[in-house]
Amino acid sequence: MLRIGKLADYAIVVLAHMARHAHRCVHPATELATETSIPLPTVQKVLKTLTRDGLVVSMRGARGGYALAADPAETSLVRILEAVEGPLAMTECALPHLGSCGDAGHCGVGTHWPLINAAVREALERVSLLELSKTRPRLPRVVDGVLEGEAR
Amino acid sequence: MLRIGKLADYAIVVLAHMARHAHRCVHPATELATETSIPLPTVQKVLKTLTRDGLVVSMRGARGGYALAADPAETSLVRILEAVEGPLAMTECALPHLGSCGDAGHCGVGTHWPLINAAVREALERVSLLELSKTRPRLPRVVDGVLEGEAR
DNA sequence: CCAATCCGAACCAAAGTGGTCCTCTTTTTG
DNA sequence: CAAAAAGAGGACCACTTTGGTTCGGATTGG
Repeated sequence: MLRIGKLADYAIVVLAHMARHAHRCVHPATELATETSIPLPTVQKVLKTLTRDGLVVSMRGARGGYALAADPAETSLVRILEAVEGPLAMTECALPHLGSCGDAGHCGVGTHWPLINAAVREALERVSLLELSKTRPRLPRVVDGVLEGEAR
Repeated sequence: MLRIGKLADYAIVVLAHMARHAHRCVHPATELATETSIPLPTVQKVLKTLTRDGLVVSMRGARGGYALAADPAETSLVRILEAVEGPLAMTECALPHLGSCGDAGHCGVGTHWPLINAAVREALERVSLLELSKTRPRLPRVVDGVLEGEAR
């Protein structure tokens, strides 16, 4: 359980990729698609939502593309996840819907969820995009005697 | 995001209810349904999965029912959640499927997921059923001058 | 003007979830 | 022993969510 969607995963992969190539600042979607082996339309979709949420900035027109909006060290994992999927909330009860749980006080739980959410959020907040981007790919290769850390 | 299913929520409500009435040790599903205001078939379903997972024990036949299998203080939230929904894993990558992420090492993330999972798991492990059961219902009522903490 | 890009929205198929129902077995009780 | 009271297991369906694609614009550089 607590599985996050693939889209969120893609978002992390793409963002990490961009963080690793900060020098080449602007990346067109096509490039990101080929370099991450994620189908282009999907990458486009993810990038659009990331743009709406301010995690990346976009430049339109020829030679346009996407660039990270902030320092990878300042971007937390929870920020990314909340951009793609909704806000962090384990039950509907936990969201500030006011109504929640029907009308009566049957639920009996509920009051503890905010605490649990806070704990989980804190755990996710401690991970930055920088750390995620530094992660070695799962099959590290050595090319020319140098650790190939960028998965081609 | 990270929303858990309603079934898991129901499970918590039911288990908390049972924990609060430990004296009356065996609860038929019908009783639990009326007392938690959850439709009977749903309660039955939840209890069946909880039984399969060993969180409650069942007694069949007339005067049968369900009882908690362990001390509420020893039952962690993550235990409950994993019983109803699958194992705790934020991406398919994180599960011990070996294959994962296709064949290549494109992913680039992945190695950090286990750490993240561990952090989240720890947060959920710190919450016991006992604590959940002690939670006040969200609209506490006073009946006959006594705090009605059992939501009828 | 043309080509390279992003934008927004609509759309669809597949999977997951919530919820119900039916049949069978087990156990108590009269 | 028979009937009633429970749980076990699984089939089933309606609904929502999710992953992924496609199309017709709007923008910008050369």
